[in-house]
Amino acid sequence: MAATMKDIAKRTGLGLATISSYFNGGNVREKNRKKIEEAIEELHYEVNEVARNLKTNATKTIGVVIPELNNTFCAEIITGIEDILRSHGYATMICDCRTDKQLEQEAVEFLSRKRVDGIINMPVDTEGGHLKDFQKTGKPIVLIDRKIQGVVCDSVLVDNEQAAADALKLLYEKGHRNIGIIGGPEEISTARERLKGYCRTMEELNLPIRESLIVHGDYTIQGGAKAMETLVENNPDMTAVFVTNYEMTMGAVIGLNELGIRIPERISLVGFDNLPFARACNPKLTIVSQPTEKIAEKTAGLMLERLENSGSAAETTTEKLETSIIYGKSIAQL
Amino acid sequence: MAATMKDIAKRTGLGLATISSYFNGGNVREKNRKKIEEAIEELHYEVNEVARNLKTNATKTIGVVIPELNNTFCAEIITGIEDILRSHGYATMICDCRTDKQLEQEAVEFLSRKRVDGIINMPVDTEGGHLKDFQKTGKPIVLIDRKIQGVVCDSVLVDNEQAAADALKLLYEKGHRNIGIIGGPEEISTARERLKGYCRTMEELNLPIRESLIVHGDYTIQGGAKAMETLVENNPDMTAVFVTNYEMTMGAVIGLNELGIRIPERISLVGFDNLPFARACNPKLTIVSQPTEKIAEKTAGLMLERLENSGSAAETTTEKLETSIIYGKSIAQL
DNA sequence: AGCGCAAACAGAAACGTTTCGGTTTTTGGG
DNA sequence: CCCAAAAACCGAAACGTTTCTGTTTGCGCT
Repeated sequence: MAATMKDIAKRTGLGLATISSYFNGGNVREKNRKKIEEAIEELHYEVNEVARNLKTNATKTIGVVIPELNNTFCAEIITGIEDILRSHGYATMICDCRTDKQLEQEAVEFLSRKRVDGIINMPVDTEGGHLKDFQKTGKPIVLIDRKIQGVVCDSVLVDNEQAAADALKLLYEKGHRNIGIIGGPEEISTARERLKGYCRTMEELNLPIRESLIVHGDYTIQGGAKAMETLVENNPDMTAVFVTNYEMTMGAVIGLNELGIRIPERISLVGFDNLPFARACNPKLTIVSQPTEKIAEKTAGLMLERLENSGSAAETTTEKLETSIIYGKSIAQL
Repeated sequence: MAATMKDIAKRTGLGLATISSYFNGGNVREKNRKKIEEAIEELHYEVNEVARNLKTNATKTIGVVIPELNNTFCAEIITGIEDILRSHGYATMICDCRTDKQLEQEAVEFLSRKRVDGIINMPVDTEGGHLKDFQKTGKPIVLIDRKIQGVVCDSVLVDNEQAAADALKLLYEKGHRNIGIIGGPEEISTARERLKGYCRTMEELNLPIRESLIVHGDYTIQGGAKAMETLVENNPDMTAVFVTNYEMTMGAVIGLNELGIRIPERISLVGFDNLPFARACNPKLTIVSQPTEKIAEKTAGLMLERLENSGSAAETTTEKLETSIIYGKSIAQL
């Protein structure tokens, strides 16, 4: 049905190799170039990338495996990555594994069968077993947000410890001493780092670390609400809370609203991620903001670099990016 | 490097056709089946889908073009679609066109070159010119959220007129008479429908349609905030506002907060989309909710149907789904 | 004009499948 | 046990590129 290079060759009287050379930036005599372009025009020819992929053994497609597309943090990063990769001719196959290790494993296998040229992964399984087979193919992997011990590859991270420290210090400066934290699941490295930042900073500030001020949420809205309720119940003297991801921040706000507790009069709050939400809250939330744009740039950049110089077994790099604080009105001056 | 079917054939002593038949559900004698499976195991063989794609002239990949991945409504739908398609062996290539017609056109061309088997599109360009060339290939197109006159294909829509009517009637029942609306851009059909629903219902309720109560936003947060400020300024007697998409709902809430106007004491609000946000607001927002899950199901379903019976030129179907109202506390009883 | 060299070209093979036409094996009924 | 029909199998050709190995062409010199 559709025209092929053979048709172009026949019509122009040129050889296959010449046509191919034309499409791959080779040198072609001016008059032949014209002939070819005419033929393309008339036959509505379009290179068949599938055939090309077979021959070159590359699909110009990158697989992306994330825990949850329906999550602003992920979505923002993906948008950025997709944009950059596409501008370099790479397509993006996204697999949402719903924060499920089993599904994550299947997603990687699926993409591997589709012969993607590389995989970008915000890992759920911190063991990294799901990547082992793919890595054997020698194709590049770039990890986002969480590093995995066993897997040697580039990663793009955020300085979570510092992020927590920044939040804590801000609350301290405003006079807060009894500061609670809604942390994440212990098996997630980012959650551990944020908690570590909290503990370290409390020590630095000579504040006692009280078990009752630490609650482990599950990174969901409901979990955030419940965690906030627990904190409030067990700590009558608590004046501020640091929440360590977006969903739980939302949950914490919901929880406080439902308990009828005013922000920041009764409880001050420092949230995490999602500027628009923080601005829409009343009062505006003070939050720790992650540089999603930069994460996307670095990630796509590292991937493209690996793809171009696939030969060189360059050292793996680990980027660590800084968070920033966006000031709202959710912290009371004591 | 990697094993091919030829290797399997050699190792088992069988012919190529038999191996192929094994992989495509054909009948193979028990002992041969065993031999093949052993060989696969030992050689770590995996079907090369690229070669298969070339031969079968199908990529088992669907292109998805949306205005903005970083938008809950889109993201929720995409997640659902991706999930269903993947479970049927189809990969999903997502292109975010940033609500730009030019980029949308390029995205479709990009996917077309990648030889996707079909395209799912939440269109930005309501003329549909960007789809013309792709449609000539005879491959299926499914439109979401917005229909296009010139393009004959399946579409999955939402009953926007009814959605607006529901919101209006609810406000009316609570005693509101001076009801403003923050509409969307006039060139977007969903926005027109929602506005039409507003006008029609106002008439039905014998309420005068005042120009000053109608503001056209641009579907962004900033636009929502500005629109709300305009409405408040020009309508001192206005007691309620209906906002017609999620971003502008967020913006409207921000705007009211910044003006120091209490919800619902001074102004009642009916928002649109995104349940979690609505619940996190104080007070909880009453919103019109779109059935994203169902939209995803219908869309993926229609696409799969077309792909299976690609021969039959069945009538195109247009699904129209119902919205629902989620009750919060953002409407005052007058 | 004739020479040599580089640039441009041509043809065939290869990438790893599926499929077509034809051959062998198996099966079961008499 | 034989034979026909059915089931299973085989090898070659094809899908539309890229690339390898040569061959031709064009160009600048003398």
